[in-house]
Amino acid sequence: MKSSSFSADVLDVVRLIPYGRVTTYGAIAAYLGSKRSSRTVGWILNSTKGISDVPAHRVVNRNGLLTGKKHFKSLTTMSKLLINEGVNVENDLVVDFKQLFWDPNLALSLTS
DNA sequence: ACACTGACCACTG
DNA sequence: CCAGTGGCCAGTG
Repeated sequence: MKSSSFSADVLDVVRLIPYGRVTTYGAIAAYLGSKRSSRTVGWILNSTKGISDVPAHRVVNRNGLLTGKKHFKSLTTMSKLLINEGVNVENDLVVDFKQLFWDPNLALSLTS
């Protein structure tokens, strides 16, 4: 292990995700720019797994599907965390995902 | 330097 | 609807 720094941007955005909200890999990648792609966000979170500072459970794929649940301690950890925050999860899918979706592009930018 | 892999996304058949 | 393929970027052997 060594790498670090590179993920700073991604981790920063993930930490900013409000309680009870979720976002997607693509949204984060889009916010950071074309430098990183959705996949890049994924491998970064892989490095963050185990770090409480980063609510990776709030990051899902573009379908609102908990694709990363398998990387958590348990397959139910991710869904439990979300449900605990008030996010309804059914069949590993975030209910009303579009309503709970938190877009960093809208939240972090936009002066008005 | 090369090949393979991966918490993705989109297109094509 | 499901399977396959390409593109994307970085890590590891």
